[in-house]
Amino acid sequence: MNADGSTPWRSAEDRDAERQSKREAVLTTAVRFFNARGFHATNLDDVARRLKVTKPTIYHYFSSKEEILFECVRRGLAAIRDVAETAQAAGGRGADRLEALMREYALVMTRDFGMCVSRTPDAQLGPESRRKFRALKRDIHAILQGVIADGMADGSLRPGNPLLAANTVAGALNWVAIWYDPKGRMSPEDIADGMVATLMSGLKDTTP
Amino acid sequence: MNADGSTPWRSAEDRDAERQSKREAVLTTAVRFFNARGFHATNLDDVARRLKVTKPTIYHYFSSKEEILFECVRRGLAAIRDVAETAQAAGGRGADRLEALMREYALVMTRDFGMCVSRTPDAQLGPESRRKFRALKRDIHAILQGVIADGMADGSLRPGNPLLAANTVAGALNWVAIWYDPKGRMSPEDIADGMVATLMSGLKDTTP
DNA sequence: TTTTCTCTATACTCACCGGTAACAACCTGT
DNA sequence: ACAGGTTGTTACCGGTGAGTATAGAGAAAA
Repeated sequence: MNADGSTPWRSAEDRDAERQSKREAVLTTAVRFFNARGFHATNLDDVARRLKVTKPTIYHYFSSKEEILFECVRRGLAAIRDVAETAQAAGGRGADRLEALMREYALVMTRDFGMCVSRTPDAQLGPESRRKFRALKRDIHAILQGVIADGMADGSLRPGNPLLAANTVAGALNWVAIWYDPKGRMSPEDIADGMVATLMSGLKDTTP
Repeated sequence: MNADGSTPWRSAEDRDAERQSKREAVLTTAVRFFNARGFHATNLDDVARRLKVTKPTIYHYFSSKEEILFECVRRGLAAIRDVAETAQAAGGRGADRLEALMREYALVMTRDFGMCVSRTPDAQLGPESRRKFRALKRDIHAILQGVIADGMADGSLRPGNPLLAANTVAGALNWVAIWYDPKGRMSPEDIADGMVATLMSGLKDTTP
């Protein structure tokens, strides 16, 4: 028996969990390199060195460099899709759901996997992954556009072109991933709240 | 004498002009590859083949692949800076100057060199070029932020955080370079006008 | 005419990096 | 004890692509 009452032999679950946590470590290390240097400029030897292992070790957990990138963007997109679906399903008028969606979207873009989505051009992936990547982005865009269209229909949003409005919103939010600096003055919440307010109310002053 | 009354021997100016036009051809061909595939995924042999020459020929006009990229982003940034400075110097209240700036900025982002700016991360360039690249972007951002601050001060824009507002605007506009499709339904002018209206007036409906 | 300069091609070097082969150490279950 | 799976290593392969050495053709200058 061990000091803490457990055996020194790890169970199958323990080993499986350890494997998962190592996979995880590869992903979080790699995504930071990708975000800092770009996919092509990142080499797996550097990632491996940072993890204090060698390159072939990484290949025990992923079958290719691209699979690592794809898993990163998949996670980022999953996070965005979650916030989009949650907001879409929430009650209230279109404007309220849009506000919630934008706020949470902005927060995701300040985190590693979210940043990776915005910084990864489709062309960076092979044909198969690119197809999936685009499909996921289309889904999210459809939800965003749908919520905006709902708001325009229920009178809570100014009438207009929902596609263009969605692209404007997506642009402002995705760009957060480019300029956000964790060491900067603005917290993710500051950014999210301020950006939502600006996009909803506009820049122009409307006081009489 | 030639049929058109000129000599078959080209003057020094003609030869110089020809050289410039060849340099130009390299740039416009390269920038399209960069925009379509990304800098690292573009190889100069493909660019050369498209121009019906070979790679060493390109090296008679540019000293490195990076110099080509830098010249592309330099042109894009120059175009943006021009519209920013013109708008800044124009008369009128902050809101009016901001509107003009945003509209012209959006138009630049639908063109090759403008797109290249938004699609090129700093990390893609070497230390020296990166320094210049960032400095130019900072200048433009300062103008944008300044115009917004002016508008907030003169009462034409809603009071708020000029930095955050500038980032929101820049994000929406820069993102145009990612999704704009020349073969799509929306013309650059449609996009520019619609986006300016959305950003200025906001998404929320404010009719009583 | 001869020399020189500009432009272009052929044919190459060389470094980098994604990916693999082979093997060793170590658990774990039989 | 032993077989088999997992995890890691060292040492390597092979493709790719930036950049270059060299030479030749043609125009321009001397």
